[in-house]
Amino acid sequence: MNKNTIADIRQFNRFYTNILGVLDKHILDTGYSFTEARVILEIGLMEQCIANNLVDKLEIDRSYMSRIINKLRKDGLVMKENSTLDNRTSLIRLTPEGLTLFDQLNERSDEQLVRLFQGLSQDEIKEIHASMMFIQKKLDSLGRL
Amino acid sequence: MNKNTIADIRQFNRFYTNILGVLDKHILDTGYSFTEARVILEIGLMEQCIANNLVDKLEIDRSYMSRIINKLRKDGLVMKENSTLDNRTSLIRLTPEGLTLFDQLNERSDEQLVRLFQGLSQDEIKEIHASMMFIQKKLDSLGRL
DNA sequence: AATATTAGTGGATAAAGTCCACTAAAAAGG
DNA sequence: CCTTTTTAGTGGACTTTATCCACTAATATT
Repeated sequence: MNKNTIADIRQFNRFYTNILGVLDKHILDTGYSFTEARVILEIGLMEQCIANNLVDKLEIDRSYMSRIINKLRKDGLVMKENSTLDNRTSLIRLTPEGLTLFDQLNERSDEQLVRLFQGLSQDEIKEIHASMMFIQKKLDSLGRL
Repeated sequence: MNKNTIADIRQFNRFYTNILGVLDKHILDTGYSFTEARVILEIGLMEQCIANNLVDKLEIDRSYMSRIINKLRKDGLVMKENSTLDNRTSLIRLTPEGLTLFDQLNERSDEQLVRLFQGLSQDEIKEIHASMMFIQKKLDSLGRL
């Protein structure tokens, strides 16, 4: 791999880290930390899950996850239902309140994204989109995540 | 902006967050935290700077930055030289030891990147590279960072 | 049945980051 | 100039975030 290509890609990574930082910042208005928001988003996305799924997916320490989930439960965003299949686990899902926050988080993420792209033409957006899909397809095909 | 496009791009962002996470993980072998490593990298990149430049660039709290720099100085990675122009500030630069670590961090980042791209053809890499450059150029032109 | 593994939890503690008040120097405004 | 305001940096105290470890109870393995 060419030295310049490597340097360019690393530059892109620094650049995109900043972009992601800007996009994620809005999440903090909710009173929940970035990690907590990720958990809520992931539960919403999975519709239903057990704690360990979240631990694996988000790579968060088990005991820490336990505490986060209990906090969210105390706050009424999440409910735990005893699993009949495995008594060690509980099924976790969003309460209506949790779903509201979930929707809010998504809505704001969308808004934030639209704001970021403001000023670009439809064609430019289309090309950026295509570029992203290409990168993702190629890197995903390596099956490293 | 099209709903599906937004969803795709947000999916890409989640995906790329993971990629960046994988790439960044190696940094932690050095005994320095992610933030500390960012500071070292930034000082190395700037060659010379004052603390406030780092605060602005990396968006880290001033007092926290002060502590990080002092830690790095105690560890012999960084030196502070009184500025003759402004007695409130000191010029910060890497010591030879700091430079060694800086080089090491860069080397490892490069290796990590090469490893990530392993399995792709030259043409594929070239196209990914072009896609990244395109995205960066377009988003950069908006001047939001 | 005995043993090993897995899911989840709490205590203790460490690491990371924030807030505030302060000093000293420099810049701005009269 | 000399007062006022701003800027750079620091340390104390604190909160938040995250990790480590030991433990329980349930399930899986042999």
